[in-house]
Amino acid sequence: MPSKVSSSSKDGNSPKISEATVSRLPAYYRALSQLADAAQVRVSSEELAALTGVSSAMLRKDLSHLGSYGTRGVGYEVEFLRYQISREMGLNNDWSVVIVGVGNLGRALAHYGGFGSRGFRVVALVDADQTLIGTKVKCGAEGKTVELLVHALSDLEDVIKETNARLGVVATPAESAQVVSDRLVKAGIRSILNFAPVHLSVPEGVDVRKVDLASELQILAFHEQRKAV
Amino acid sequence: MPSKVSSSSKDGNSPKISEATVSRLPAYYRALSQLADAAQVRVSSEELAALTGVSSAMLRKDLSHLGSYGTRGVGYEVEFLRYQISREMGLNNDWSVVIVGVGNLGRALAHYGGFGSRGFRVVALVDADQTLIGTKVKCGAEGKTVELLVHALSDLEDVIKETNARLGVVATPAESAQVVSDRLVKAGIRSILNFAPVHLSVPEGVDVRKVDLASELQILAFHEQRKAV
DNA sequence: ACACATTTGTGCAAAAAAGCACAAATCCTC
DNA sequence: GAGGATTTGTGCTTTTTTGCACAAATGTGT
Repeated sequence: MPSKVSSSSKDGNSPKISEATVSRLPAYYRALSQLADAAQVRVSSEELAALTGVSSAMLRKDLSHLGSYGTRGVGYEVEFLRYQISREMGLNNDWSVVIVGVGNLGRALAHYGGFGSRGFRVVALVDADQTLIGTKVKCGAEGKTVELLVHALSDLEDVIKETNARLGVVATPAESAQVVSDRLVKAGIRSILNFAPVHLSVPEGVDVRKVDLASELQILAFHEQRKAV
Repeated sequence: MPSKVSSSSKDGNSPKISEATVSRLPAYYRALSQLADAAQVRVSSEELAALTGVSSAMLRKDLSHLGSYGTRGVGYEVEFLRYQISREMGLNNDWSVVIVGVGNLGRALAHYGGFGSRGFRVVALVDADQTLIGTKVKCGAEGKTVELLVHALSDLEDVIKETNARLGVVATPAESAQVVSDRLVKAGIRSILNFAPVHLSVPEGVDVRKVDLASELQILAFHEQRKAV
């Protein structure tokens, strides 16, 4: 059994952070970034919890899984905690992202500031549409925009190899999503963000996260309907 | 205590479908729609589960909360089950959606086919940007596109009243999201889909669902980092 | 140096979700 | 019409997640 003392920078085994906790870390990270921008030095679990919409007890337990980075009676140091979370989540390395599907959504994603900043960089755009291939699309939010060439879907493997992309975004129509996914996986991508409204089946070891706009609306509608009793 | 027999069309109290189940119903609904389009008449829990990426046991338990709509030894009738889910989720009524923030994302959402179809209709676009107000934006996917005028943010309340919108989509920058949310709530909106990377605090009785692109990538990055041990 | 006010970290309890396994119900074949 | 092959619906178990409450640790003031 490994010692429990503050897991040093390169702990051999994973201390097993629960999935629920992982899903909340980004929110903590963002709130801490905001506080840092506002030059706030310290923050209590209560305050940070309020900013992120969780209970303070849950926040403390989540953070305790990363290590004991707070000071009792005082709170957490904003910059220090932010750094610890970013390190834990691997936001220090920067991650290369390939977006497949340069329709309205794909383009919006390419422009999206949250992608460009904080560790993520869109390095390649791919589409099957002949009329799009070869055109240039602006990537990144204002500040550091880059123009990227849209590559042919048939070059997907080469593009991934050349750009060293490790994260794949599927923003294609539902019909082509599975095929694209298969090719991403074959090209070595093991983490996929899927915006197409279908379930992607992938081999073990590959992670898929799904963002489904229509589903979210449907869930809202369900609850909305219940309210109107 | 209410009888447990098949909750009839207008059951007085909610049979309490768990949140986890609700979040999966849209996936079932979509898979069933696909099957229906392919003219498939029946489907087993095993098959539908495979299409949606859940276990067959979980699927059956989820569906059992809606009622006993399958036939043992046979399976489920595609059209019938699809209808039951759509009824349960209120997809028969059509829901009017107002989108606040007509940037890249807002426009992509307006175009998005999944919104226009199946019960949802974008009825209003609102933005604070003077250069956008008064311009027209195409809404809906190919087939039935509509041009919508972009209204001024200051007219938000009127627009909501006139269009009878019940669902609000926040696609503004983080800075303005909370203000917009407050105004949506004040105008009577009680279901909000939030794409801005901040937590919205809303009074009780208002539902907010958050879609956060950067968070999703960060979660993927976390797991990706762990793989590379 | 000592009591006191804070605020974290965490053991334990409760609730929610997921998984298992099988009885009950249906269809099909002979 | 009886037996066998399916497939649903569900009771029970296990796991995960959340919530509570308080001891432990720190800072403060006198």
